[in-house]
Amino acid sequence: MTNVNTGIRFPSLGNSYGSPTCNSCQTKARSAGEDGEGQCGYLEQVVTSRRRIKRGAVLYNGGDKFGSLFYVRSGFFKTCLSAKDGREQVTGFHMVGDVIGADGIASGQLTTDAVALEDSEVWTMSFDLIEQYSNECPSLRFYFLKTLSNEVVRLQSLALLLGSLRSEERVAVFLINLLEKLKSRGLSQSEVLLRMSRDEIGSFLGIRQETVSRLLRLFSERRILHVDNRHIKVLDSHLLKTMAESQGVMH
Amino acid sequence: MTNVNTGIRFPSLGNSYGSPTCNSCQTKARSAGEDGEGQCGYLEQVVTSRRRIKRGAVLYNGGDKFGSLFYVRSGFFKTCLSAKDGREQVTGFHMVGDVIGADGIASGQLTTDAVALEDSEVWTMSFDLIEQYSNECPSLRFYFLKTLSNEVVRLQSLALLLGSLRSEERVAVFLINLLEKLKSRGLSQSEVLLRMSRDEIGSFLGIRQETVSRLLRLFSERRILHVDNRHIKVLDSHLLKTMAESQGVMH
DNA sequence: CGCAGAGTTGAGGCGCTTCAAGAGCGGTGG
DNA sequence: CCACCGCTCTTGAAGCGCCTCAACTCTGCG
Repeated sequence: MTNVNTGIRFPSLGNSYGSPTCNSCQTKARSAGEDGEGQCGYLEQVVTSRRRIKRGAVLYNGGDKFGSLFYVRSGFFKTCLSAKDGREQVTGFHMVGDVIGADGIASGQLTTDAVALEDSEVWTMSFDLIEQYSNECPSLRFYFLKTLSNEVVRLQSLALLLGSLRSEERVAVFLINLLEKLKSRGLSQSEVLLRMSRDEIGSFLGIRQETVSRLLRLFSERRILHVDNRHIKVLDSHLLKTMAESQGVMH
Repeated sequence: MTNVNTGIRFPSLGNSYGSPTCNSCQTKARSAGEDGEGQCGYLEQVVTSRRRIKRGAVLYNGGDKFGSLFYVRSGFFKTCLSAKDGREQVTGFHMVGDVIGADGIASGQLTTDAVALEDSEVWTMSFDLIEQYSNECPSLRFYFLKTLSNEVVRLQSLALLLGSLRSEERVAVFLINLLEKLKSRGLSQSEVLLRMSRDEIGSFLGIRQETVSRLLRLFSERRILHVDNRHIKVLDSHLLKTMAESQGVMH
């Protein structure tokens, strides 16, 4: 147990459900020399490696054998699912605090590609070790269950967006969610430097890059945003929220 | 332990990843008097009630307090997510063997509505008990983890469908998946009596009911399907599969 | 400076929606 | 048993939102 006090932390995932504090195995935690913060020592135990991933590099590919989950320590990733015919769907953007790779649990194979959109650091968490320590530490187990459940909730919302919203609303929702996520991580809530291209935004939102571009200009003209290439500043967050649920044509 | 031999079974979930056989806690299983099939006695323990749900009745609503998962024993359900403005997205159709309600783990509140589309039977599995027995039975724990992971994979595919496919392909994929699911449960693989309306199919696929109707007629005219209201028969499954990935315009 | 990739912008087209009207179906009651 | 009613489904006509295609500009980087 060499790394108990190296400052390894699993921060809040930004959904306000908190970090995996260990309430139910306090005995274990205490015997492991943990402090009053309630952080469970087991979390450190499951991390088997720490990797730096360059921008553009692939963390994993769809079809790769599943053996671990990945904790994004810093940087920014996209995950995409590809159809047989080559069409791609970006299924998510992931930043510090996110855990990715859980789609592989079901079949033992990862289903998406994960690509770094900026230089990043990733901690590999062995699934075998997670399984092993899950016996001793219920809160560790619960943490990963919640992570999975959160991903389900997120993808349900994505389905709602893709299935029911007009493109204008999609872009507005995208920006709101992104800023909300940044805010929950203590970063700016009105300004962002996009790590992804228009094309990647479009793929995520189920629209073309040209449409993304046009809508950003529209928002810009309406003084809702200030857009300078990938640098976005929100000028009127109230109006942006209105756009996100503008009672459009589609019902 | 009164119900060990009542024949309660968690059938294969139709994804070929198998039922939660208990390989890793064989000692436990044996001591619980289980047979050579490897079925883990703990599965019976977490079921706290068995309910019959009439067609049209609600199993749960979005916002309801989460406390258990639901195992669909028989019948057919839809789950839908509603936006604030009233728009609805059907996020899934669920039949025998499916577990629903896992979206509630993350926040303690269910996020979708679950409505029975035919008279159904549901087993309620207490989450507290699942948590409790998870300590003793790793395969029980793993079973629910896989269930969650499967839901993630399913929703990723839905996102791909909603984000990248043309409506013709969506309907084809929908039918193929439905028939595949029926097949995995030992039911007909070329014929189906739809439990859901055109409107519900449309909501699921992100298109209008009129479009669903038109496309079914199109498939019918091309001798791919025989359509009689909700009764669908596949005449040319090869051609149907072709439609599902017809190199359309959208790339 | 020059090049490749990313982003923008316009023009035209088409796929799906919207709206509307009618047909079909299943359940209910006289 | 059939007539009725509500709901689902179908079908057509018209419109529009987003896509496609293409040309151009901008940005970052060697």
